[in-house]
Amino acid sequence: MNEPTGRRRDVTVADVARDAKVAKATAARSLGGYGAVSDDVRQRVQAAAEALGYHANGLARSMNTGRSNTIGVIVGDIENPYFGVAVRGITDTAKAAGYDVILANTGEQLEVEIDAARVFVEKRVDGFIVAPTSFTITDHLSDIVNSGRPLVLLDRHVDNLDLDVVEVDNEKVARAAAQHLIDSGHERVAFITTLEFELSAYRTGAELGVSSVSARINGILAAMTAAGVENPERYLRFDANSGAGVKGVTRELMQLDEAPTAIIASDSLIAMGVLSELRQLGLTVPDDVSFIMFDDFEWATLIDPPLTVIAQPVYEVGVAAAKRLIARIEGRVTGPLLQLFPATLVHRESVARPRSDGRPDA
Amino acid sequence: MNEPTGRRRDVTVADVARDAKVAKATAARSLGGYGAVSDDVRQRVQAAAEALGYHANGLARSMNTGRSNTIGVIVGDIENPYFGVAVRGITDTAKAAGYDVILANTGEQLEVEIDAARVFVEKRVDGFIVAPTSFTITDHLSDIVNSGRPLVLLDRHVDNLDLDVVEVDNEKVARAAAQHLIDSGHERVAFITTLEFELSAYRTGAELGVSSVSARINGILAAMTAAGVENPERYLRFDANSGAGVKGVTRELMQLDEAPTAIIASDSLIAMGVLSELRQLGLTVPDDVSFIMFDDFEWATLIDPPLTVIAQPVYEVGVAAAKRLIARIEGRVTGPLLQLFPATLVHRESVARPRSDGRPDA
DNA sequence: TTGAAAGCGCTAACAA
DNA sequence: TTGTTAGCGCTTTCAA
Repeated sequence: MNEPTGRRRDVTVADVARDAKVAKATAARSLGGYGAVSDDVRQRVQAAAEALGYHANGLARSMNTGRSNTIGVIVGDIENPYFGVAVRGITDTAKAAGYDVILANTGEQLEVEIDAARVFVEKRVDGFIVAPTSFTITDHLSDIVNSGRPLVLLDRHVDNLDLDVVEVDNEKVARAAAQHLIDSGHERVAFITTLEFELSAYRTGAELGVSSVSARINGILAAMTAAGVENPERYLRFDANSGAGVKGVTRELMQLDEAPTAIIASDSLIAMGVLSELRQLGLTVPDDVSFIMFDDFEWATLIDPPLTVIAQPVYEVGVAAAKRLIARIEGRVTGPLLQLFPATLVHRESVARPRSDGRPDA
Repeated sequence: MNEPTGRRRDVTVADVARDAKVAKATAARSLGGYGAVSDDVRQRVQAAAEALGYHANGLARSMNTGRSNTIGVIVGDIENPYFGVAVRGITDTAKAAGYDVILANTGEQLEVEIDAARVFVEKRVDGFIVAPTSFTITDHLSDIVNSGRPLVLLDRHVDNLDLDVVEVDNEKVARAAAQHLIDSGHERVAFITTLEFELSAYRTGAELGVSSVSARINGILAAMTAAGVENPERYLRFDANSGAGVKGVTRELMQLDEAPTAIIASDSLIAMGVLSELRQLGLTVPDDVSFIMFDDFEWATLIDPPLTVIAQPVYEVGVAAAKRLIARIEGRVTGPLLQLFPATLVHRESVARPRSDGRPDA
């Protein structure tokens, strides 16, 4: 069995109507659950539909109603547990409200994101949730808005576009993390991220790159500067592409004459790479380097030492984005809104005083 | 700017045709990239389309062509990095072949899976990749097949349906893992999974539950039985729902009079819960309990001790499933095929001889 | 190469 | 409550 018998012609309302001996519109009303239908007809239609194996054609339906009951979600990388959890929050919420979710994975590549946006517009999704790859290049996002579809930004906002945003207060928590390191005696604090960022932006006061990253950097630099540290940006590292890249960057940093005494990793994937490489280099956390990572997953408590982390309410962010979008689709809200979720610095054991801060080790 | 100006009527081929002063069909041919069009016309159409901000309506197109260029993927839980990676493999491959991916997350709930299948059929996806929740309840999968759409099973096969399957040789590697434990002197080996499984099945020789889990259990029990261990199934634990469930099960197991001396966790999420709870109980790996987990992520090498794991070629499995499906959609293959990928037992340091196996500890 | 017209499967508007 | 008639926006005949 099951040799695909060549896509047989789909059973349509017309077929059902014929067998049930009613007009097409009547069968359609019954099948689609709209309009009024007598019990008698409903049953005959039901029977005929089942006998024929009728399945509604969602495309045709959407074409008429102008709605697809579908939400398009565009994220950087579902392989990153951060997005995995966020997407889970979105799909759970969407499903509960009767929406399906189309997901596109961009690998943090702008062109893929642009493509996905176009495809989703062509598929006539009812709304978008996007974690944009770029802070400044947003024409495709404008296209979405111009197509009349609501768009909610997840985890990152963009320049010049006044949109709903659901994100975490990265700057505040990054500043807190840096402050914690400063309080522990660190002055050379590194930050490693996969994403791009134009360092010149910091100097000019502009924001270039992905906003969540910018915010983190701003928070860290603000704390360092306030503490009187000079040139704190010399320990910033961008573009650390997965795996090998992260390790190379870590090695490079630690081989500096004035190597950092503390590292902040921008996500859990990066953290794993950094920690692996530190171990490879024979360096111990926190004796040789202190360490803080963005995101909190259970393994962070299992490793030695348990990691001091920045816990983000990821699932909740996903839920909030979906709720907001659906409210928008259904016309229940107006005016763009920023929802800023707090993140928490969770103190564990990967931060200690640096070796060489002039105080006795013990 | 960007106050959604109420979904303005979409620009259609008719609009473009009018502005370009050609017939609708001509504009459509140009815009759709089919049929023959003169350069002159192409340019006029192009210009008009851009001026108007034309976006093709994918629904209308699909209705005519009968193809949607979309693959429906239904998985148990994208929050589980296993599926995250597999989905990445699928989307990468699909995109390269010009297909979009619609993802549905079932939370391992059969009803959600059935629903997702129906919705995707209604959306007229060109084909399906499903990691089925149930081994025996497969009517919805039959529906898919009967609708004439190709279906490739991922990670798990099902009863009675002759379909393409891409999975890992779970039984073989599970047997190897159990054998390794046996060789290290273990006789009381526990296995913990989130999924359901009917234990009676083992006795009757039938297979009840998700196939990948069945295979693992069969492998483990086969090895244990061959080694002369009696009643090995008494250490099997199912239905360990995320978080609390896993911890409860772990605690229950370790408080047994004859507690297991080794534990195999069915995935990385479970492993984290088990390890947390073991630590909570003051138990050390591998001194008090040996431990093996399915799946290999970098944190497994970072914790103390580094985990002995079963590494699966997850990304490759996703790629193979997508390739197979696309070949099927495009009619390039016939006859169902089972692709079995090998998994590898990676020896690290979480397995040791049990405390009380009669030999001296050191 | 272009145009006119028909039709994909459904919903919506209007009558009966 | 039911039927008839138009479309939705596109592709696809079939002619010109």
